Amino acid sequence: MKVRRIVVNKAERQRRLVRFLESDPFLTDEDLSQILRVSIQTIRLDRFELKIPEFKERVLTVAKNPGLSPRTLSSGELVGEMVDLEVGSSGISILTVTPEMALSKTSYIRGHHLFAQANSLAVAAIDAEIALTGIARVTFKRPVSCGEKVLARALIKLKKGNKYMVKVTSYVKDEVVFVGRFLIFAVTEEAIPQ
Amino acid sequence: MKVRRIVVNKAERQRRLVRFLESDPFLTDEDLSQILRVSIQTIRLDRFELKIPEFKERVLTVAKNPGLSPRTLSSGELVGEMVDLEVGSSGISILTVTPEMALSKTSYIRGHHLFAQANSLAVAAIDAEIALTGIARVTFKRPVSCGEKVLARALIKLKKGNKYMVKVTSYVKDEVVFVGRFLIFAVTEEAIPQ
DNA sequence: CTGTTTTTGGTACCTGGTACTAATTATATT
DNA sequence: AATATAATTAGTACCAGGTACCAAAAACAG
Repeated sequence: MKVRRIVVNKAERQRRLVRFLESDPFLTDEDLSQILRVSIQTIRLDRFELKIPEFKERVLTVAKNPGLSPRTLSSGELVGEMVDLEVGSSGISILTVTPEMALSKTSYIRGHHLFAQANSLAVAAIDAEIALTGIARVTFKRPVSCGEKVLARALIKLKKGNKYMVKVTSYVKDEVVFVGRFLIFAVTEEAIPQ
Repeated sequence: MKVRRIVVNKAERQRRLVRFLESDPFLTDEDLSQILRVSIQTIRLDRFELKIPEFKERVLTVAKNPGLSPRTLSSGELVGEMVDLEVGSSGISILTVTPEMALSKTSYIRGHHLFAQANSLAVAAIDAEIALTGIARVTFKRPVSCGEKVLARALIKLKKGNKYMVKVTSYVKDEVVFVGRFLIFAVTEEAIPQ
């Protein structure tokens, strides 16, 4: 039997799954199914094949072995939690909406949190020491409420010299809540004053 | 009203409950109900009165504690300080740039802080209980550094039903650093689910 | 014996799973 | 093109450890 293309995809997906969980053990099967764009059943099959324990177990392990926790690529620079980053091409981050992000009169969060997540992800995806946003065009498709998890995907659409066009789409479950197009400039270290 | 015997028991039980959870946060309500010889409902009542979160939350807190919650954006309703507001027509706010808004490699602040100031000002300028941003088109004219004061001016350009077009221009001294156009929707209280 | 507090019981619902079966889709081989 | 096989998805029943709510029972004070 020859190696099938789908098998390659499966192995690659499983490698990615392991990477994601190593960098962030707090991802649920649902998060992973959204990140990897497969059904939740597939994630469970993968986890089973890879002998990766369930969410509760992972959290317990981290909680009971404080020294072990590798913690996320939470660079502090980023709004949200980076779960994947292929510098120069794409990135994914997850933002868990907390009550203090919301407007007092509703449970809806203020738009600039979604913007911040998308903008910082877009900037992080650029392969440059320093990147600054020049122009952005964003659309808030529907309000986001407390407790929801926002998954943002960034994709570099175009690179021209030091200019990048990055498109970010943010989802809650499978619903698009935000779309943004960012024109970002890479800045060389020498160009910075002082 | 005199102190009842049962009240004493209750207070004592709650003190013991706290002690047990302090020494072992991984006790479930069922464990506690067996330790303290009361029903599980009583334990839940006690936890509620003592504002002690549930098992899952406790485990998550312990697991995530190593260096978390870096606080990204101000938690107030408005980003920046409102210095003038004519509801329904215009507004001005001032944002003093602090070092934690900056990228580590430069003194430049990340664009989403300017966006947040402009967006929250635009929303505040609308004469409505609740307003949500629909579309925004923003331009970052030049980077802003630590220590600078950003003055944002919002002007309602157009009102059509519940839709508003607000233009925000932000300055450092007399220099324009940011321009944004926001399409904002006023929402009536009844339209919000729950 | 009555009124109030405290405790208990029960239901419906939630998340993040396990365990299992069956159907569907994709791909490879004949 | 038909078929075998791998991979994926869908669906069900069940579990722990809860939340939220309501009603009933028990404990106790006056």
